[in-house]
Amino acid sequence: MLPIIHTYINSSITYKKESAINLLSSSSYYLHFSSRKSLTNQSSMADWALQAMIKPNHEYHHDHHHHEDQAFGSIDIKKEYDQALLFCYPHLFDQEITNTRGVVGGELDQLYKPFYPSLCDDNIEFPPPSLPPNDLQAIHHNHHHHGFDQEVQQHQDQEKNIKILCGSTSNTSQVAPKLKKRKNQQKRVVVQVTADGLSSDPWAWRKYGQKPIKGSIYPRSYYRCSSSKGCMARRQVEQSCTDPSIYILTYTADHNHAQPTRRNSLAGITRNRFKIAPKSPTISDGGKTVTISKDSPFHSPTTPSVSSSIEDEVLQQSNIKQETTFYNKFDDQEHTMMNGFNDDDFMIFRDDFFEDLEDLGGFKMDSSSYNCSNQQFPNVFS
DNA sequence: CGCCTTTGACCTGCGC
DNA sequence: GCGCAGGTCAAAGGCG
Repeated sequence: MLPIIHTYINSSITYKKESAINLLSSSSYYLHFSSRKSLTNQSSMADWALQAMIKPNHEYHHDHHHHEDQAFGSIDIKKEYDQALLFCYPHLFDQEITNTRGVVGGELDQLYKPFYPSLCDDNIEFPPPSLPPNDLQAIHHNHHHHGFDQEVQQHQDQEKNIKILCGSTSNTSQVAPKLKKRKNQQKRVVVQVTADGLSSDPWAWRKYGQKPIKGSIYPRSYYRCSSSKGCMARRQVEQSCTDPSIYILTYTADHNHAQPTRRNSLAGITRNRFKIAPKSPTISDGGKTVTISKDSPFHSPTTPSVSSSIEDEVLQQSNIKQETTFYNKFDDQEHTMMNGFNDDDFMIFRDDFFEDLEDLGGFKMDSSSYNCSNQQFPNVFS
């Protein structure tokens, strides 16, 4: 399972339902919310780019010790198992669990209230613009003088986006035609994962290109699905500019076949491995250390090809030495789609979610700063 | 032999 | 139309 939060481009977050359920039902994992200061070119004002990750508790405390000023909230997922998420998404669980809905409350109740239920289900309507009046008022209040109509319009746009997001993965038997759509019309899913999350991808991918990306010190790697000829599924892997331990995966197109149970081949996967870093697959970038552990609950022993190649890539990219000021701007207008998963596998966190997070951590965040923005990047690889 | 990565060349979308 | 940047192709060579 992916130890990740999928960052939905429209300042929202989605994550895979199964991930949440597995995490919730396993050992103690925390859903961490943190922010990173980033500087803009135009002013000295600091933006705060929101990050949300699911980490084991001990890992959180380790990181939190070194980056205390960046963390502003966390949720003990295990502890809140029978509360927040079950309350918000009862349809994810069985009827018995659903019946617990009426007994929860408290902060998390309030925290999650604005965005349930919001799954990509044709039978489920999104609350906005029919949010409870109190929530609409709260949003209105928190959104820095945005007008009510504008707010409603934002929710309507968001609802439309999400419905588009949910619309087209059902027909998996259809062989995708050669991409003729304009690129900005293709459905895309942007996922942020740790190194562990990279290795847990169950699909077989073959790398077919790598390009340096303007404004980023890290190259972008291009992968296509190698499980089936004719499968148009694509994946891009890019290291986050704000947090090198985070990898940004962009999925486009759909798989036209079932998820493979094993990799096709191991050939070529060990190329350059020992030339680059003849040591254990631990990535260190100055302060943070991310260890790809085979004991990790997210490590997939059935995915040697991808995990090995990804580890190589991680090691290679971690060796990049550069000191620069760079700019990375995510396109916050694109629709996103998580291919390879069922439509109803998603939970959607809308902007309301972040509004309430502010209350938890005492931070005031502008919705425009949720995305990655300019940042002075230290020379952490020297 | 089949599948892999690497990498320069080429293609394409898009803004000016 | 031009140029830039991102995306893809395909040849070369490595690995099991």
